[in-house]
Amino acid sequence: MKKSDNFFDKVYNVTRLIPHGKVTSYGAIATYLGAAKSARMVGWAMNKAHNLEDVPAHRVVNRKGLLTGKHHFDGTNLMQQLLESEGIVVVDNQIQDLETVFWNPMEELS
DNA sequence: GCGCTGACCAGAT
DNA sequence: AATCTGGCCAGCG
Repeated sequence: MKKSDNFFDKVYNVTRLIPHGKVTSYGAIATYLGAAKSARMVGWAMNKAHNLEDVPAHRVVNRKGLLTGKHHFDGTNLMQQLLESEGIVVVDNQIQDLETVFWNPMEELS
């Protein structure tokens, strides 16, 4: 049994459940986990998560739909390309029609 | 073992 | 309106 993977494990779990062609925000995941103020934790978890192939961190963006974490990916615009590859329109690191592609875990997984 | 940092968010100044 | 700080928690020096 791990001691602190509880929070992270949930983050990975939810992130893996993000449907193809959809995105969510750190705050949404944090809120779903019951730690709305710990959105930073989600991003931090992503830092490790991006090392895991099971966790599509590129589908997780900030509240504004901005690809804040793209700087952490291998390439410069790899994250944007991945999102565009899934049908998500991204311009200048900013997701277009965010409300259309936004996937709310607490509503979908509730 | 203490302190800083970190892919955020929202309120306050 | 823009900038800053506070908050949450865990990993790393």
